[in-house]
Order: sequence, then structure tokens, then C-alpha cells
Amino acid sequence: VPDRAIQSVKELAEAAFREYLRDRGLKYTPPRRAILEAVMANTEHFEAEQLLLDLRQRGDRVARATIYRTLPILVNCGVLKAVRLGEKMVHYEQAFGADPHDHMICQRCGRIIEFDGRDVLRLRTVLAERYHFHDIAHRFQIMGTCKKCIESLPIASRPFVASSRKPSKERRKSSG
Amino acid sequence: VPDRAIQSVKELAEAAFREYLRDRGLKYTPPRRAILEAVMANTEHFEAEQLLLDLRQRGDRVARATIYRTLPILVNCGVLKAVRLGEKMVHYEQAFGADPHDHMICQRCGRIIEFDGRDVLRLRTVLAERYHFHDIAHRFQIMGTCKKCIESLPIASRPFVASSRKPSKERRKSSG
DNA sequence: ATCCGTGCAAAGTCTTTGCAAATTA
DNA sequence: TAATTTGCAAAGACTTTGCACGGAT
Repeated sequence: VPDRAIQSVKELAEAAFREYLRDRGLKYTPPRRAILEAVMANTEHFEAEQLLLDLRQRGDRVARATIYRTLPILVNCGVLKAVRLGEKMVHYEQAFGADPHDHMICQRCGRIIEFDGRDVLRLRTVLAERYHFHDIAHRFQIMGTCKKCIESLPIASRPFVASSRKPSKERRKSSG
Repeated sequence: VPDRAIQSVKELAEAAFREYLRDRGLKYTPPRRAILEAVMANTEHFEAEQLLLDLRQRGDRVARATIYRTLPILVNCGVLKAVRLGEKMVHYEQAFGADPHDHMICQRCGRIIEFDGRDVLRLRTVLAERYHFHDIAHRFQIMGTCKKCIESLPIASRPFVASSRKPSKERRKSSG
């Protein structure tokens, strides 16, 4: 049941952003507002350059430098997470509303699969405790080949995938 | 039981490198040999520029471009792993002989703590299976504050660390 | 002898920064 | 009003590439 005052993730984000800015005497300007809009309209991962194009398409003219200056602020106030998916550009994704998740990256087709990150979170907690480390964040990525790419290969050259091995007890279920 | 012919991790790496090169008609040249030497002499994480300095200090004059061209080869043949620790440069570390491990990165002092990666590996396998993904590699980093940095802070401003909680008789139940 | 590799410097990519003018609280 | 922001373009940091010569098999 959604709250009356906060109608959406977008408003939650805006509230966080504005509060963050106000608290340190910074300003909520049209460019920043436009960037936030574009960011929240993006359900996928994106990068600075993509955001610039999005903004242009929306009719907002914001300088590239402004984007590069604003994105870190959005990370700091918790609206965005920076995730490094490729090797070059920094990728971002919304931090609000998204359940904790991490990524599998198919190195054949580039597809990014998000998976439930609760197990990872649990492990991280255990590990941090073991090493007396105060854990704040993490980055977990699994590289490999996705299901579709495997299936597109001739059988003889398919890699062994654990889940394709025959289970000891017949519990096999083909999924879509 | 160590083989007679392979006396060390270094030789193992060299063998892998040479075999990889030979298999595809590439050459084992002095610069590549020098780079391999420098790489294997490095027990820590390092980056391209650092390697260049190491080489200069050893008296080997290898061009920067050659380093940038050789490092990916060493990754491909399994001698090195590329690990992105900071935000900018690519870091490398030896892949042979090193037990599987991942990293905790202290954001206060920059210290890098390697931790046993077997639990992570197990989790990765489970997750890959669950998503029908053929997992080849992973990247797992935990960001936060290390023990030493925490201890150097006034008590009042120390963060809560799980392991610093009183390990008392009263076991708190999970508060979902 | 034939390719492959090397070095050098120039080109590339993504990101950051200096500065004057424009805005915001 | 005073301080922060913006835009632009130039600068920066790291990496890649073109070319002609030198080297490995």
C-alpha cells in the first residue's frame, strides 16, 4: 500500500536528492532536475553518454560536464548506484526500489542478467564479520555464457553447465 | 606431488604462456619474457604503469605499448587475472598458485584485504546453476572500512561492526 | 626468408577542470 | 546579495593504434 505523500520511487528519489542538496547548501537547479528525471525514467543500466542523449531527446539541453558533475552527487545521496559492468565506462542504475541484486554478464552477447542478491548480501555480512571489516557496499559480477548463447551453440561445443547435468534424483524441470 | 620439470609457479606460468603463444603461432620474445618475469616477481596487485617502472628498474627497456599489448595475452592464457580495484586503472594479479580469493577495499586508507574466496566460489556455482548460466569467472569486492581504520577512530564515531558486538549468551533472533 | 613484434608518438575514449556568465536560496 | 552552477572547451588520465624497422622460428 503506497503512502499518500510519496507516490512513487521517483518522488522518493527526488526527496532524497533535494534533502541532500539542501543539507549542504547546494541548489536544486533545472539541469539537476532534468538529470534526475532522465535518470528515473531509465529502468536499465545506463552510462553518462547515454543519459546525455536521453536528455537531448527530451528537449533538455544539459552540458556533458554537468552530467559528469551530477551523477556522483546522485550516487552520494543514494539515488544511484555505480556499477562497473564493462571495462571502460562507469554504468549506473537506480538504487531505490530495486531489490538487492547483482549481475551475470554474458561475454558472448553482452546480455546482463540480474539475480537476487540476498544470498550475496548474507555472505558479505559473514565475511565482513570474519575479517572485522565494516562493510558498506559490494560489487559482485559473474562472467560467463548465458543460457540462450549456450543453446545457440552446436551441442558438441557447448560448455558444461552444472544445471544441465542430470540430477541424481529426478527433479528435472525445463524452464521457459 | 610436485613434478620434477615444473619447479615453481613461475615456471608453470611460463609454460602456460609459451604454450599459448606457440599454439597460435605467436612468438616468445625478450620483451614478453621480461614482462612475464616482472609480473611473476610481483606478489601484490599491480597496474600497467607500475610494471613499466619495475621493468625500467630491472634494466629492461620495454615500451609502454608493449606492456599494454602483452597484459591481455597473459590474462587470456590464464597467468593473470584482471581485477578492477579502483575506479580508473586496471589492476592485475597472478592467477596461478594463488588460492581463490576476493578483496575487501578500505575506503579510508585504501588497504586491500584478500579473503578466502571458497565460499564465494560455492555461492557463484549455486547461482549460476539456478540461472542456467555457464560461469567462467567472477569479481567480488566488498567496500568499507578496515579494522585498523575503525580502531583509529574515537569510539563515539566508530561504525557498528558485526564482529564487535558482544558475543553474548543472548542470541538475538532474526528481525525480518 | 617470412611473418610477427616492438617502439615511438599520435590518436582515442572517457572524465575532469578553469573561467566568466547566469542562477538560486 | 552572495555563493553556487552551468557551459564550453581545453586539459587529463589511461589505453590503443599506425607505421617502419628489428627479431623469432
